[in-house]
Amino acid sequence: MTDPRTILHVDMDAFFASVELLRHPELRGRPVVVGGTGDRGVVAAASYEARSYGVFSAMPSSRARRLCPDAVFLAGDHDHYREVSSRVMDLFRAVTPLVEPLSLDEAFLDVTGARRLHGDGEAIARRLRRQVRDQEGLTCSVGVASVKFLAKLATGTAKPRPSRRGPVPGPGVAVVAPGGELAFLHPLPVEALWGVGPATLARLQRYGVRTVGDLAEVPRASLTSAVGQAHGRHLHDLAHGIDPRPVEPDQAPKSISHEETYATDRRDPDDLRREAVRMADAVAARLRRHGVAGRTVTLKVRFGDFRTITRSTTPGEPVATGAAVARLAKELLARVDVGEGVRLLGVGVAGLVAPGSGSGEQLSLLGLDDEAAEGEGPERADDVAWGRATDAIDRVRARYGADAVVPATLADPRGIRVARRGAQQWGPDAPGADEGT
DNA sequence: TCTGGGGTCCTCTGCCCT
DNA sequence: TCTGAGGGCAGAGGACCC
Repeated sequence: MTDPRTILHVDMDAFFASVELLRHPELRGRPVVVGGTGDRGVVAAASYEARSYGVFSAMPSSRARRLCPDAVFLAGDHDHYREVSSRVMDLFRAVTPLVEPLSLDEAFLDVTGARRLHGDGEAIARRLRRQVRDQEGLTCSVGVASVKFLAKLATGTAKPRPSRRGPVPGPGVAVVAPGGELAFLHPLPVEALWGVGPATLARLQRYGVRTVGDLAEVPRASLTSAVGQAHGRHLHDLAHGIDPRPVEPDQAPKSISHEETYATDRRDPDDLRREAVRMADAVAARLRRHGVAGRTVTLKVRFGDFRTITRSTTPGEPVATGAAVARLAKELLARVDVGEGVRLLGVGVAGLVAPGSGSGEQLSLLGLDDEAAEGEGPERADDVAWGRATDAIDRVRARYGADAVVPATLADPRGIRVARRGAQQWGPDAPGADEGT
Protein backbone atom coordinates (compact mmCIF):
# COMPACT_ATOMS: atom_id res chain seq x y z
CA MET A 1 0.00 0.00 0.00
CA THR A 2 1.33 3.42 -0.94
CA ASP A 3 1.86 6.09 1.65
CA PRO A 4 -1.11 8.52 1.54
CA ARG A 5 -0.44 11.94 0.08
CA THR A 6 -0.63 15.01 2.25
CA ILE A 7 -2.68 17.76 0.62
CA LEU A 8 -3.21 21.21 2.09
CA HIS A 9 -6.02 23.53 1.09
CA VAL A 10 -5.28 27.11 2.12
CA ASP A 11 -8.01 29.74 2.08
CA MET A 12 -7.39 33.36 3.05
CA ASP A 13 -9.99 34.64 5.51
CA ALA A 14 -12.25 37.30 3.91
CA PHE A 15 -9.28 38.08 1.67
CA PHE A 16 -10.29 41.28 -0.17
CA ALA A 17 -11.85 42.78 2.94
CA SER A 18 -8.83 41.86 5.08
CA VAL A 19 -6.44 43.44 2.57
CA GLU A 20 -8.52 46.61 2.61
CA LEU A 21 -8.38 46.68 6.41
CA LEU A 22 -4.59 46.65 6.20
CA ARG A 23 -4.77 49.75 4.00
CA HIS A 24 -7.52 51.33 6.11
CA PRO A 25 -6.81 50.34 9.74
CA GLU A 26 -9.29 53.00 10.87
CA LEU A 27 -12.05 50.67 9.60
CA ARG A 28 -11.11 47.80 11.93
CA GLY A 29 -14.10 46.52 13.85
CA ARG A 30 -16.53 48.03 11.37
CA PRO A 31 -18.47 46.02 8.79
CA VAL A 32 -16.59 46.29 5.49
CA VAL A 33 -17.94 45.14 2.13
CA VAL A 34 -15.84 44.95 -1.04
CA GLY A 35 -17.59 44.68 -4.38
CA GLY A 36 -19.70 46.48 -6.94
CA THR A 37 -20.90 49.80 -5.66
CA GLY A 38 -23.70 50.33 -8.19
CA ASP A 39 -27.25 49.01 -8.08
CA ARG A 40 -26.27 46.09 -10.31
CA GLY A 41 -23.14 45.17 -8.39
CA VAL A 42 -22.52 42.21 -6.13
CA VAL A 43 -20.53 41.61 -2.96
CA ALA A 44 -17.07 40.14 -3.61
CA ALA A 45 -16.01 39.88 0.01
CA ALA A 46 -17.41 40.86 3.39
CA SER A 47 -15.55 41.23 6.68
CA TYR A 48 -16.74 38.96 9.47
CA GLU A 49 -18.39 41.96 11.08
CA ALA A 50 -20.45 42.45 7.91
CA ARG A 51 -21.19 38.73 7.73
CA SER A 52 -22.77 38.89 11.16
CA TYR A 53 -25.48 41.02 9.51
CA GLY A 54 -26.10 38.28 6.97
CA VAL A 55 -23.97 39.82 4.20
CA PHE A 56 -22.19 37.21 2.07
CA SER A 57 -20.22 36.97 -1.16
CA ALA A 58 -22.20 37.04 -4.42
CA MET A 59 -25.10 38.84 -2.76
CA PRO A 60 -26.45 41.86 -4.69
CA SER A 61 -24.90 45.01 -3.28
CA SER A 62 -28.33 46.59 -2.99
CA ARG A 63 -29.45 43.82 -0.66
CA ALA A 64 -26.24 44.02 1.35
CA ARG A 65 -26.93 47.74 1.85
CA ARG A 66 -30.38 47.02 3.19
CA LEU A 67 -29.10 44.33 5.56
CA CYS A 68 -26.23 46.44 6.83
CA PRO A 69 -26.77 50.16 6.19
CA ASP A 70 -23.74 51.07 8.34
CA ALA A 71 -21.31 48.97 6.32
CA VAL A 72 -18.41 50.66 4.54
CA PHE A 73 -18.64 49.77 0.84
CA LEU A 74 -15.37 49.74 -1.10
CA ALA A 75 -15.03 49.30 -4.86
CA GLY A 76 -12.00 47.06 -4.52
CA ASP A 77 -8.58 47.09 -6.14
CA HIS A 78 -8.04 43.89 -8.08
CA ASP A 79 -4.47 44.74 -9.09
CA HIS A 80 -3.45 45.21 -5.48
CA TYR A 81 -5.13 41.97 -4.39
CA ARG A 82 -3.24 40.19 -7.16
CA GLU A 83 0.07 41.55 -5.87
CA VAL A 84 -0.65 40.43 -2.30
CA SER A 85 -1.84 37.05 -3.56
CA SER A 86 1.34 36.61 -5.55
CA ARG A 87 3.48 37.17 -2.44
CA VAL A 88 1.40 34.69 -0.44
CA MET A 89 1.71 32.06 -3.18
CA ASP A 90 5.48 32.59 -3.15
CA LEU A 91 5.48 31.74 0.57
CA PHE A 92 3.71 28.48 -0.28
CA ARG A 93 6.18 27.70 -3.07
CA ALA A 94 9.04 28.01 -0.60
CA VAL A 95 7.64 24.87 1.05
CA THR A 96 6.63 22.89 -2.04
CA PRO A 97 6.72 23.50 -5.79
CA LEU A 98 3.36 21.71 -6.06
CA VAL A 99 1.11 24.75 -5.54
CA GLU A 100 -2.13 24.97 -7.51
CA PRO A 101 -3.82 28.36 -7.08
CA LEU A 102 -7.62 28.13 -7.40
CA SER A 103 -8.15 31.87 -7.24
CA LEU A 104 -6.40 34.86 -5.69
CA ASP A 105 -7.24 33.70 -2.17
CA GLU A 106 -7.13 29.91 -2.36
CA ALA A 107 -4.63 27.19 -3.25
CA PHE A 108 -3.96 23.48 -3.00
CA LEU A 109 -0.50 22.37 -1.89
CA ASP A 110 0.87 18.84 -2.16
CA VAL A 111 3.35 18.71 0.72
CA THR A 112 3.95 14.95 0.63
CA GLY A 113 7.57 15.50 -0.35
CA ALA A 114 8.09 18.27 2.20
CA ARG A 115 7.16 16.23 5.28
CA ARG A 116 10.68 14.93 5.87
CA LEU A 117 12.02 18.48 6.04
CA HIS A 118 9.12 20.40 7.59
CA GLY A 119 7.15 17.85 9.63
CA ASP A 120 3.67 16.43 9.12
CA GLY A 121 0.79 18.17 7.35
CA GLU A 122 -0.50 19.87 10.47
CA ALA A 123 2.95 21.24 11.34
CA ILE A 124 3.38 22.59 7.83
CA ALA A 125 -0.10 24.14 7.96
CA ARG A 126 0.65 25.93 11.22
CA ARG A 127 3.99 27.14 9.93
CA LEU A 128 2.38 28.57 6.78
CA ARG A 129 -0.35 30.32 8.76
CA ARG A 130 2.32 31.90 10.95
CA GLN A 131 4.33 33.06 7.95
CA VAL A 132 1.32 34.57 6.19
CA ARG A 133 0.36 36.41 9.38
CA ASP A 134 3.89 37.65 10.12
CA GLN A 135 4.78 38.71 6.59
CA GLU A 136 1.44 39.93 5.21
CA GLY A 137 -0.62 40.65 8.32
CA LEU A 138 -3.36 38.36 7.04
CA THR A 139 -5.00 35.25 8.44
CA CYS A 140 -5.80 32.09 6.56
CA SER A 141 -7.40 28.76 7.31
CA VAL A 142 -5.93 25.43 6.30
CA GLY A 143 -7.43 22.00 5.71
CA VAL A 144 -5.20 18.93 5.69
CA ALA A 145 -6.20 15.59 4.16
CA SER A 146 -5.05 12.85 1.83
CA VAL A 147 -7.08 14.12 -1.15
CA LYS A 148 -7.98 17.52 -2.51
CA PHE A 149 -11.70 17.73 -1.91
CA LEU A 150 -11.42 16.51 1.69
CA ALA A 151 -8.73 19.09 2.37
CA LYS A 152 -11.06 21.74 1.02
CA LEU A 153 -13.98 20.55 3.12
CA ALA A 154 -11.72 20.50 6.18
CA THR A 155 -10.83 24.15 5.60
CA GLY A 156 -14.48 25.03 6.08
CA THR A 157 -14.36 23.67 9.62
CA ALA A 158 -11.16 25.62 10.36
CA LYS A 159 -12.60 29.03 9.45
CA PRO A 160 -13.74 31.79 11.79
CA ARG A 161 -17.52 32.11 12.12
CA PRO A 162 -19.58 35.28 12.19
CA SER A 163 -21.89 35.81 15.16
CA ARG A 164 -24.01 38.58 16.60
CA ARG A 165 -21.21 39.37 19.05
CA GLY A 166 -18.57 39.53 16.30
CA PRO A 167 -16.25 37.01 14.69
CA VAL A 168 -15.64 33.75 16.55
CA PRO A 169 -12.13 32.49 15.77
CA GLY A 170 -11.90 29.02 14.27
CA PRO A 171 -9.15 26.49 14.97
CA GLY A 172 -7.25 27.75 11.90
CA VAL A 173 -6.11 24.25 10.95
CA ALA A 174 -8.32 21.18 10.53
CA VAL A 175 -6.94 17.72 9.81
CA VAL A 176 -8.74 14.72 8.34
CA ALA A 177 -6.47 11.88 9.40
CA PRO A 178 -5.89 8.93 7.06
CA GLY A 179 -8.52 6.31 7.87
CA GLY A 180 -10.93 8.91 9.23
CA GLU A 181 -12.14 10.16 5.85
CA LEU A 182 -15.60 8.58 5.76
CA ALA A 183 -16.36 9.38 9.40
CA PHE A 184 -15.65 13.03 8.60
CA LEU A 185 -17.41 13.01 5.25
CA HIS A 186 -20.67 11.09 5.62
CA PRO A 187 -22.48 13.29 8.17
CA LEU A 188 -21.97 16.39 5.99
CA PRO A 189 -24.90 17.78 3.95
CA VAL A 190 -24.64 16.63 0.36
CA GLU A 191 -24.42 20.20 -0.93
CA ALA A 192 -21.05 20.45 0.80
CA LEU A 193 -19.61 18.39 -2.06
CA TRP A 194 -17.88 20.17 -4.89
CA GLY A 195 -20.22 19.98 -7.87
CA VAL A 196 -23.51 19.93 -5.98
CA GLY A 197 -25.21 23.23 -6.67
CA PRO A 198 -28.91 24.11 -6.53
CA ALA A 199 -29.88 22.08 -9.64
CA THR A 200 -28.05 18.89 -8.64
CA LEU A 201 -29.23 19.24 -5.04
CA ALA A 202 -32.86 19.34 -6.17
CA ARG A 203 -32.38 16.16 -8.20
CA LEU A 204 -30.63 14.35 -5.37
CA GLN A 205 -33.32 15.36 -2.89
CA ARG A 206 -35.87 13.61 -5.08
CA TYR A 207 -33.96 10.42 -4.29
CA GLY A 208 -34.13 11.20 -0.58
CA VAL A 209 -30.44 12.12 -0.45
CA ARG A 210 -29.68 14.62 2.30
CA THR A 211 -26.17 13.77 3.48
CA VAL A 212 -23.01 12.55 1.80
CA GLY A 213 -23.62 9.25 3.61
CA ASP A 214 -27.03 9.01 1.88
CA LEU A 215 -25.32 9.66 -1.43
CA ALA A 216 -22.78 6.91 -0.81
CA GLU A 217 -25.61 4.38 -0.60
CA VAL A 218 -27.07 5.31 -4.01
CA PRO A 219 -25.93 2.80 -6.68
CA ARG A 220 -23.59 4.29 -9.24
CA ALA A 221 -25.96 3.49 -12.11
CA SER A 222 -28.87 5.29 -10.42
CA LEU A 223 -26.68 8.29 -9.79
CA THR A 224 -25.48 8.56 -13.38
CA SER A 225 -29.05 8.30 -14.68
CA ALA A 226 -30.08 11.08 -12.28
CA VAL A 227 -27.34 13.63 -12.91
CA GLY A 228 -25.49 12.45 -16.05
CA GLN A 229 -22.61 10.10 -16.73
CA ALA A 230 -19.57 12.16 -15.86
CA HIS A 231 -21.17 14.05 -13.00
CA GLY A 232 -22.67 10.88 -11.53
CA ARG A 233 -19.38 8.98 -11.56
CA HIS A 234 -17.60 11.94 -10.02
CA LEU A 235 -20.12 12.34 -7.19
CA HIS A 236 -20.15 8.61 -6.50
CA ASP A 237 -16.37 8.67 -6.09
CA LEU A 238 -16.45 11.73 -3.84
CA ALA A 239 -19.11 10.17 -1.60
CA HIS A 240 -16.69 7.30 -1.02
CA GLY A 241 -13.77 9.61 -0.33
CA ILE A 242 -12.14 8.94 -3.70
CA ASP A 243 -10.48 11.87 -5.45
CA PRO A 244 -7.41 10.94 -7.50
CA ARG A 245 -6.90 14.42 -8.96
CA PRO A 246 -3.30 15.54 -8.46
CA VAL A 247 -2.24 19.01 -7.39
CA GLU A 248 -1.36 20.64 -10.71
CA PRO A 249 0.79 23.78 -10.72
CA ASP A 250 1.10 25.97 -13.82
CA GLN A 251 -2.28 25.20 -15.33
CA ALA A 252 -2.62 26.91 -18.70
CA PRO A 253 -5.89 28.80 -19.26
CA LYS A 254 -8.37 27.10 -21.59
CA SER A 255 -10.34 30.20 -22.44
CA ILE A 256 -10.08 33.95 -21.96
CA SER A 257 -13.03 36.31 -21.85
CA HIS A 258 -14.15 39.75 -20.85
CA GLU A 259 -17.70 40.78 -20.05
CA GLU A 260 -19.38 43.76 -18.49
CA THR A 261 -22.78 44.53 -17.05
CA TYR A 262 -24.00 48.04 -17.81
CA ALA A 263 -25.58 50.34 -15.27
CA THR A 264 -28.48 50.79 -17.71
CA ASP A 265 -29.49 48.60 -20.64
CA ARG A 266 -27.99 49.58 -24.00
CA ARG A 267 -29.87 49.49 -27.31
CA ASP A 268 -27.75 51.41 -29.81
CA PRO A 269 -26.13 48.92 -32.23
CA ASP A 270 -23.23 51.29 -32.98
CA ASP A 271 -22.59 51.73 -29.29
CA LEU A 272 -22.61 47.97 -28.74
CA ARG A 273 -20.29 47.41 -31.70
CA ARG A 274 -17.81 49.82 -30.10
CA GLU A 275 -18.14 47.92 -26.85
CA ALA A 276 -17.46 44.64 -28.65
CA VAL A 277 -14.30 46.13 -30.18
CA ARG A 278 -13.14 47.39 -26.79
CA MET A 279 -13.63 43.99 -25.17
CA ALA A 280 -12.07 42.15 -28.11
CA ASP A 281 -9.01 44.34 -27.75
CA ALA A 282 -8.72 43.50 -24.05
CA VAL A 283 -9.15 39.78 -24.67
CA ALA A 284 -6.60 39.79 -27.49
CA ALA A 285 -4.04 41.57 -25.30
CA ARG A 286 -4.40 38.82 -22.70
CA LEU A 287 -4.15 36.13 -25.37
CA ARG A 288 -0.84 37.56 -26.50
CA ARG A 289 0.37 37.94 -22.92
CA HIS A 290 -0.16 34.20 -22.52
CA GLY A 291 1.45 33.61 -25.89
CA VAL A 292 -1.59 31.83 -27.30
CA ALA A 293 -4.19 32.23 -30.02
CA GLY A 294 -7.80 31.08 -29.88
CA ARG A 295 -9.82 28.93 -32.25
CA THR A 296 -13.36 29.88 -31.19
CA VAL A 297 -14.71 33.38 -30.59
CA THR A 298 -17.87 33.65 -28.49
CA LEU A 299 -20.18 36.62 -28.01
CA LYS A 300 -22.35 36.67 -24.90
CA VAL A 301 -25.43 38.85 -24.61
CA ARG A 302 -27.66 39.18 -21.57
CA PHE A 303 -30.89 41.05 -22.17
CA GLY A 304 -32.80 43.25 -19.78
CA ASP A 305 -34.95 40.32 -18.64
CA PHE A 306 -31.76 38.37 -17.79
CA ARG A 307 -32.23 35.99 -20.72
CA THR A 308 -28.71 35.11 -21.82
CA ILE A 309 -27.58 33.88 -25.21
CA THR A 310 -24.19 33.01 -26.67
CA ARG A 311 -23.15 33.00 -30.30
CA SER A 312 -19.84 31.54 -31.38
CA THR A 313 -17.80 30.97 -34.49
CA THR A 314 -14.69 28.99 -35.33
CA PRO A 315 -12.77 30.55 -38.20
CA GLY A 316 -10.24 28.62 -40.23
CA GLU A 317 -7.28 30.21 -38.50
CA PRO A 318 -6.73 30.82 -34.78
CA VAL A 319 -6.94 34.50 -33.83
CA ALA A 320 -5.06 36.67 -31.34
CA THR A 321 -5.17 40.27 -32.60
CA GLY A 322 -7.77 42.72 -31.37
CA ALA A 323 -8.85 43.44 -34.92
CA ALA A 324 -9.45 39.80 -35.77
CA VAL A 325 -11.35 39.05 -32.56
CA ALA A 326 -13.32 42.28 -32.97
CA ARG A 327 -14.26 41.50 -36.56
CA LEU A 328 -15.68 38.10 -35.56
CA ALA A 329 -17.40 39.52 -32.47
CA LYS A 330 -19.05 42.19 -34.61
CA GLU A 331 -20.21 39.54 -37.09
CA LEU A 332 -21.77 37.59 -34.23
CA LEU A 333 -23.32 40.74 -32.79
CA ALA A 334 -24.95 41.49 -36.16
CA ARG A 335 -26.92 38.25 -35.77
CA VAL A 336 -28.47 39.44 -32.49
CA ASP A 337 -31.47 41.74 -32.16
CA VAL A 338 -30.38 44.22 -29.50
CA GLY A 339 -33.54 46.31 -29.71
CA GLU A 340 -34.95 45.06 -26.44
CA GLY A 341 -31.92 46.33 -24.53
CA VAL A 342 -28.64 44.69 -23.53
CA ARG A 343 -27.73 44.39 -19.87
CA LEU A 344 -24.41 42.59 -20.35
CA LEU A 345 -22.05 42.14 -23.27
CA GLY A 346 -19.10 39.77 -23.33
CA VAL A 347 -16.43 38.60 -25.75
CA GLY A 348 -14.47 35.40 -25.19
CA VAL A 349 -11.98 33.19 -26.97
CA ALA A 350 -11.65 29.44 -26.38
CA GLY A 351 -9.77 26.53 -27.89
CA LEU A 352 -6.46 28.16 -27.04
CA VAL A 353 -3.53 27.03 -29.15
CA ALA A 354 -0.10 26.92 -27.56
CA PRO A 355 2.79 28.61 -29.34
CA GLY A 356 4.91 26.30 -31.41
CA SER A 357 1.88 24.29 -32.48
CA GLY A 358 2.14 25.76 -35.93
CA SER A 359 -1.18 27.56 -35.54
CA GLY A 360 -0.08 30.73 -33.82
CA GLU A 361 -2.15 33.76 -34.65
CA GLN A 362 0.75 35.97 -35.51
CA LEU A 363 1.93 33.54 -38.14
CA SER A 364 -1.51 32.93 -39.54
CA LEU A 365 -2.39 36.58 -39.87
CA LEU A 366 0.90 37.55 -41.33
CA GLY A 367 0.65 34.55 -43.59
CA LEU A 368 -2.58 35.72 -45.18
CA ASP A 369 -1.88 36.60 -48.75
CA ASP A 370 -3.01 39.99 -49.87
CA GLU A 371 -5.43 38.57 -52.40
CA ALA A 372 -7.28 36.68 -49.71
CA ALA A 373 -7.31 39.79 -47.58
CA GLU A 374 -8.68 41.90 -50.40
CA GLY A 375 -11.14 39.23 -51.40
CA GLU A 376 -12.72 39.25 -48.00
CA GLY A 377 -13.10 42.99 -47.75
CA PRO A 378 -11.37 45.82 -45.99
CA GLU A 379 -11.90 44.41 -42.52
CA ARG A 380 -9.92 41.30 -43.36
CA ALA A 381 -7.19 43.52 -44.76
CA ASP A 382 -7.31 45.40 -41.48
CA ASP A 383 -6.55 42.12 -39.71
CA VAL A 384 -3.30 41.90 -41.65
CA ALA A 385 -2.37 45.45 -40.80
CA TRP A 386 -3.22 44.84 -37.17
CA GLY A 387 -1.21 41.66 -37.14
CA ARG A 388 1.84 43.66 -38.19
CA ALA A 389 1.17 46.42 -35.66
CA THR A 390 0.30 44.21 -32.70
CA ASP A 391 3.80 43.66 -31.42
CA ALA A 392 4.53 47.37 -31.45
CA ILE A 393 1.25 48.13 -29.65
CA ASP A 394 2.00 45.61 -26.92
CA ARG A 395 5.44 47.13 -26.42
CA VAL A 396 4.02 50.65 -26.11
CA ARG A 397 1.33 49.50 -23.67
CA ALA A 398 3.85 47.63 -21.58
CA ARG A 399 5.86 50.82 -21.27
CA TYR A 400 3.20 53.55 -21.04
CA GLY A 401 0.08 51.76 -19.83
CA ALA A 402 -3.00 50.11 -21.30
CA ASP A 403 -4.58 53.40 -22.38
CA ALA A 404 -1.57 54.47 -24.43
CA VAL A 405 -2.83 52.83 -27.64
CA VAL A 406 -6.45 51.97 -28.40
CA PRO A 407 -8.40 51.10 -31.56
CA ALA A 408 -9.55 54.22 -33.40
CA THR A 409 -13.16 53.04 -33.14
CA LEU A 410 -12.93 53.65 -29.43
CA ALA A 411 -11.93 57.27 -29.78
CA ASP A 412 -14.69 59.17 -28.04
CA PRO A 413 -15.01 62.80 -27.02
CA ARG A 414 -15.89 61.69 -23.49
CA GLY A 415 -12.57 59.89 -23.26
CA ILE A 416 -11.38 56.35 -23.78
CA ARG A 417 -11.94 53.50 -21.41
CA VAL A 418 -9.81 50.46 -22.02
CA ALA A 419 -11.29 47.20 -20.84
CA ARG A 420 -8.98 45.74 -18.25
CA ARG A 421 -9.24 42.51 -16.40
CA GLY A 422 -10.38 43.20 -12.89
CA ALA A 423 -11.70 46.65 -13.66
CA GLN A 424 -15.44 46.62 -12.96
CA GLN A 425 -14.96 43.13 -11.59
CA TRP A 426 -18.07 43.16 -9.49
CA GLY A 427 -20.57 45.11 -11.56
CA PRO A 428 -21.02 48.67 -12.75
CA ASP A 429 -19.91 51.51 -10.51
CA ALA A 430 -22.36 53.67 -8.69
CA PRO A 431 -23.30 56.92 -10.49
CA GLY A 432 -20.64 59.52 -9.90
CA ALA A 433 -17.99 56.95 -9.16
CA ASP A 434 -14.78 56.89 -11.17
CA GLU A 435 -15.64 56.22 -14.79
CA GLY A 436 -12.25 54.67 -15.33
CA THR A 437 -11.12 57.04 -18.06
C1' DT B 1 -34.20 38.94 -3.71
C1' DC B 2 -33.28 40.54 -8.65
C1' DT B 3 -29.29 38.38 -9.70
C1' DG B 4 -20.91 40.29 -11.36
C1' DG B 5 -16.96 38.52 -13.76
C1' DG B 6 -13.93 34.89 -15.17
C1' DG B 7 -13.49 30.51 -15.66
C1' DT B 8 -14.28 24.89 -16.46
C1' DC B 9 -16.79 21.04 -17.76
C1' DC B 10 -20.70 18.61 -19.45
C1' DT B 11 -24.80 17.62 -22.32
C1' DC B 12 -27.66 18.08 -26.12
C1' DT B 13 -28.60 19.01 -30.88
C1' DG B 14 -27.77 19.48 -35.60
C1' DC B 15 -24.85 19.00 -39.44
C1' DC B 16 -21.54 16.70 -42.29
C1' DC B 17 -19.15 12.83 -43.76
C1' DT B 18 -18.34 7.95 -44.36
C1' DT C 1 -29.01 6.68 -56.06
C1' DC C 2 -31.18 6.47 -51.69
C1' DT C 3 -31.19 5.53 -46.77
C1' DG C 4 -29.77 4.76 -42.11
C1' DA C 5 -26.24 4.34 -38.58
C1' DG C 6 -22.55 6.19 -36.32
C1' DG C 7 -18.61 9.23 -35.43
C1' DG C 8 -16.71 13.80 -35.20
C1' DC C 9 -17.32 18.47 -34.68
C1' DA C 10 -19.41 23.03 -33.94
C1' DG C 11 -22.65 25.62 -31.58
C1' DA C 12 -25.55 26.62 -27.73
C1' DG C 13 -26.74 26.42 -23.16
C1' DG C 14 -26.65 24.82 -18.32
C1' DA C 15 -24.41 23.97 -13.94
C1' DC C 16 -20.96 24.91 -11.02
C1' DC C 17 -16.87 27.05 -8.86
C1' DC C 18 -14.38 31.17 -6.59
